[in-house]
Amino acid sequence: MEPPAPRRRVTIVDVARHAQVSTTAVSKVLRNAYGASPEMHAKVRRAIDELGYRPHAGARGLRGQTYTIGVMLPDIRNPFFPEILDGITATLEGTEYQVFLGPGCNGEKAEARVTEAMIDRGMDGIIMIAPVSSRAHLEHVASSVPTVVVGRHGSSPVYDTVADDDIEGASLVVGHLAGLGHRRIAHIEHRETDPTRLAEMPNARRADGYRQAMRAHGLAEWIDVVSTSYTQEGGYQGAKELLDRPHPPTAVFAGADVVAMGVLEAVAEAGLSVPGDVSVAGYDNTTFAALGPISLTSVDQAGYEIGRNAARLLLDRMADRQRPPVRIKLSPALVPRRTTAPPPE
Amino acid sequence: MEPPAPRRRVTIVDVARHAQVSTTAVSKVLRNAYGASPEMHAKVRRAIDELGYRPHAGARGLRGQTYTIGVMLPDIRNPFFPEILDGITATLEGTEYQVFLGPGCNGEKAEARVTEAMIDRGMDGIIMIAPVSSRAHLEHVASSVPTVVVGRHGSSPVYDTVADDDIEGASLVVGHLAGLGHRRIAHIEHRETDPTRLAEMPNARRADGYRQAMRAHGLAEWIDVVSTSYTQEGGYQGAKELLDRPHPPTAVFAGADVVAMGVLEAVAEAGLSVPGDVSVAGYDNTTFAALGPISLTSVDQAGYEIGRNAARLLLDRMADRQRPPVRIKLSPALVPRRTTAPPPE
DNA sequence: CTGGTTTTGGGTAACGTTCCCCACAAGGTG
DNA sequence: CACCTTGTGGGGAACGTTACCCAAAACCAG
Repeated sequence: MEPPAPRRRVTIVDVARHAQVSTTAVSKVLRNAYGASPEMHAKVRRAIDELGYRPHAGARGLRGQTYTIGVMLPDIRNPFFPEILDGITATLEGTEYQVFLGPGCNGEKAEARVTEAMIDRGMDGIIMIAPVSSRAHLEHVASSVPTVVVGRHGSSPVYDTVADDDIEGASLVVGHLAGLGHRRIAHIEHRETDPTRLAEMPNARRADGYRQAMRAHGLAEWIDVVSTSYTQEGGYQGAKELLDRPHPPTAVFAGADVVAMGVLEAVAEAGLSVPGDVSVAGYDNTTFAALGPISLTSVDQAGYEIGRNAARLLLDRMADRQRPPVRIKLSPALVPRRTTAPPPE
Repeated sequence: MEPPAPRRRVTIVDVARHAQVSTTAVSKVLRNAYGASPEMHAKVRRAIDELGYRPHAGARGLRGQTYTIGVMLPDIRNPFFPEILDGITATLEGTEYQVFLGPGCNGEKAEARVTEAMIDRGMDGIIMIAPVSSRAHLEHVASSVPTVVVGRHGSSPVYDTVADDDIEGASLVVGHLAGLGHRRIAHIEHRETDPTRLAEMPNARRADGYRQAMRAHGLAEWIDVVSTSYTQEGGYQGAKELLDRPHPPTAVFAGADVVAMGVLEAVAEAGLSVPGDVSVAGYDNTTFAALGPISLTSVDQAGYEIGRNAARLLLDRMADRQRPPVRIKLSPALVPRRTTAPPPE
């Protein structure tokens, strides 16, 4: 290996010279643009291969596109996101676009930083996954680059959205538990105060869906919601609070799988068994819900489909920025496992 | 919101005009370059704020840097990587660099695609996490942009490396199990045939470490290695094979936590208990190893430290591309939990 | 064969920065 | 007071690509 590595990159000019044509011609071939004959195509492609030329994305961005798509994800740890990413990358596989992930790190400030960085780098499109940012910021981003928002329920005239129907998901869980004979079904939600988020964030919708479904099953009097956070610790605290009640619930619907993990811990600590004494259900059908020793009943969000649709919408919008915004809502499915069973007695 | 959003981006020229100075001056302030007085700084900064100017990274890249660092990660699902990423982002937090993640999707071709894409976009530095690519490709990347390779043991004159001592990790596990009184300690490894990878990949080193440690504890005659893959399925198959032996092992050291999950499943299926009949240990100390119902004994790789060091090395190398390559090796730590105990009788 | 349309190829000016110089002024030295 | 430094500011040419236009050639109908 040559330590200094000072050799200049092959440019479009080198290709043009080598193929004995103009740079314009090469550019046309690269972009499959109108005005290049089949012979021209062949000649240029050969030169490109011979020289090992690769277009410089930064330079392209100065005039045209960068062929780069940014995906903002708020939390790399969330085991639900990889599914979405697979759907996105699979859809973009055949295209010339390259995906890069921007770590949002769960905060409005961090999210703003990555999205701005994406815009600064001239990315052609942005997919934001479950953003916590304000509506205003989402619209700011969307007004400077084609944007698709995933996992937020509010719609906007400037961006497309793809989301799972959380109301329906919550209803599936409540229906499943009620069907097993449970009446005292409690819910642990992620505390939310901001009014927009109360309307748009999935966690808020799940809590709403829980309440609606309880009423629909004639269980309105047993509605019992504890507000903590979507973390293992939050689940642990929430479950402790519930188990301390004079009449503790026989089933707990945790708003997310991590929360359910905390619940399992608290239940075991109280000397109770799952599902013998308490049934537990989660949400997201993450990888560890499927693990043998855990085997958690959960709700599957069809992450792959979400990703596929998001990528599809983004490609469409990049092709036509004026078209009216589209909202796609997908249906979740219940995955019953061994943490739910009929109540005791 | 304005649907067409045709407003032009604020450029350095706008800032220069607004501050009544030259574009060169603005550029100097932006880069903290020599030749700008404190007053100049103040004047320009004010203009930048007033206009809300943000430099266009693509354009910067044409002449200087893009202030972008690419992190290639082969598998977003691996719950060990977020730790490393946290270390990287924390270190880069204060700098002007922005991190973007490129999904490698576990394959030489996919890895080559992302790394090329990073180079095409003029990224200033690349961190490759546990790459499966050939040594030649790693050196190709490193020779065109400052590179740090994480989790590969071979060293090269063109890139820096950060890795955990897998030999030591394996030795910790064997020592722990032998200390509990086990003799029949088996190991499940990831099958590897390529000679370079046999020498460089962490999985191969763990198997080596296992053999060395067994010999060191005078247990050479009990060495028993099954080759499958680092997946849950691989662990399941490997464990089935081990349990079918005339004298099945009393302890299984799985090369990764996911593998251990498969082992737990197979053990339960065989009607045996953990750790009563069989002790199980994993590697990586992933999030689910810590989950209450699983509580898997594992080896912690200090992922955060790995990330911090990788980012630090990259910054140093970007500052001086000629400096001799550095190799950092970190020490893992054993985390005993409830899946390991003394053998039966 | 004429006058038009279509196809094909290229010249050139951007795009938004930074880098390499040069010019000038202010201060220090003999 | 001539002569160097040193500090400060700017002019202009890159960087690699694409968009916009125009010219020449080829085709076609009347």
